[in-house]
Amino acid sequence: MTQGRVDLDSSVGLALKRAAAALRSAMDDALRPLDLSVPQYACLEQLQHRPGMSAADLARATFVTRQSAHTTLQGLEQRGLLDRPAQAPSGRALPTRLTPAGADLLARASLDVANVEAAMLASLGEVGAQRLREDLVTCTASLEGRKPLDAPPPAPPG
Amino acid sequence: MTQGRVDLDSSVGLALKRAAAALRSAMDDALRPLDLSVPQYACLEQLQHRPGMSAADLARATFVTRQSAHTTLQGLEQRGLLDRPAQAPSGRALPTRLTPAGADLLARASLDVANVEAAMLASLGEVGAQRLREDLVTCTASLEGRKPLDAPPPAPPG
DNA sequence: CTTATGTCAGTGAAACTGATATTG
DNA sequence: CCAATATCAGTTACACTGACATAA
Repeated sequence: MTQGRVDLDSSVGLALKRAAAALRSAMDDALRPLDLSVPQYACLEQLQHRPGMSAADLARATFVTRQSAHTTLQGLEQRGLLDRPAQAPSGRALPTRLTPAGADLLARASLDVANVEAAMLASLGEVGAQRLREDLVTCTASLEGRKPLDAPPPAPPG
Repeated sequence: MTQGRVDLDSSVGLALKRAAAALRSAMDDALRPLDLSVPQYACLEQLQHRPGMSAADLARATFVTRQSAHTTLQGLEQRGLLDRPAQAPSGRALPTRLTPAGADLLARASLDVANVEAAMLASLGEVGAQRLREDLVTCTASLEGRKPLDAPPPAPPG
């Protein structure tokens, strides 16, 4: 059954898919003890990075619909990890912030996730890791260039 | 709202996740006209690579459960893209092969997917692409080294 | 009226676990 | 009995689309 590989293993796409799956799985394992899913962790990370985001902001930042972001926020809010005013200060947007409990949990989660990432990159070295990151960003840009999602025009000079 | 980035964008893990998502989305788009999902395409590709695989073989090759592989195979079989004997020649394993229609559809799908991959890698060049692939394989190995899935230890002392 | 937002409801793809039958 | 396999059934996590109300 264990037959030699022919050319499937030369596919960069397959390697990318497998690496992402392995990372996802390792992150799941690392976050499970904290009872956090990867989407939840990403949500907390974004909120620490940019306190006061609304659900719609979060949706844009994580490339999901605002409905999906809303669902994630609800779960985290019920656990007391983040806080939103009952009344919008302006418009309908509810500025969201981490509670102390949320910040604390995120701190632990960030450490665990950082350890996973460090283990993933251990063999590449600092230089190799940054090169990999740049290559991945380049790939993403190339792929998205073929299929613009909302704001395709060549960027007005700010 | 558009605040400067602090350190989220230096995460290789995030870049990996985004690149994989962009690739997945582009492959979805490329395969949709052929009425193939990415898992279905992966299944056909594996079967061409290794004719005669059973559902359990396929599950191991694509890192999913037997049940998931079975579901995928069912859908492809009903469309006449692959063929399995009604009776197992030995044991219960049903050796699966592509039908001519399946091979034909796969050929077209492979072309489309190759085009997506080529677009993704266009900016990296041949050398850069292979370097990226090697880096990704290294990352995958490092991640899986931490978390063996089924047959990890070289220690079977009864 | 238009746009952005929050929220409720339903849907769908794709994985999962559990259980059962069969074969060696 | 045990191990591997196929297969049926239910479930889950996570995204999606659609629809509606509200506020600027």
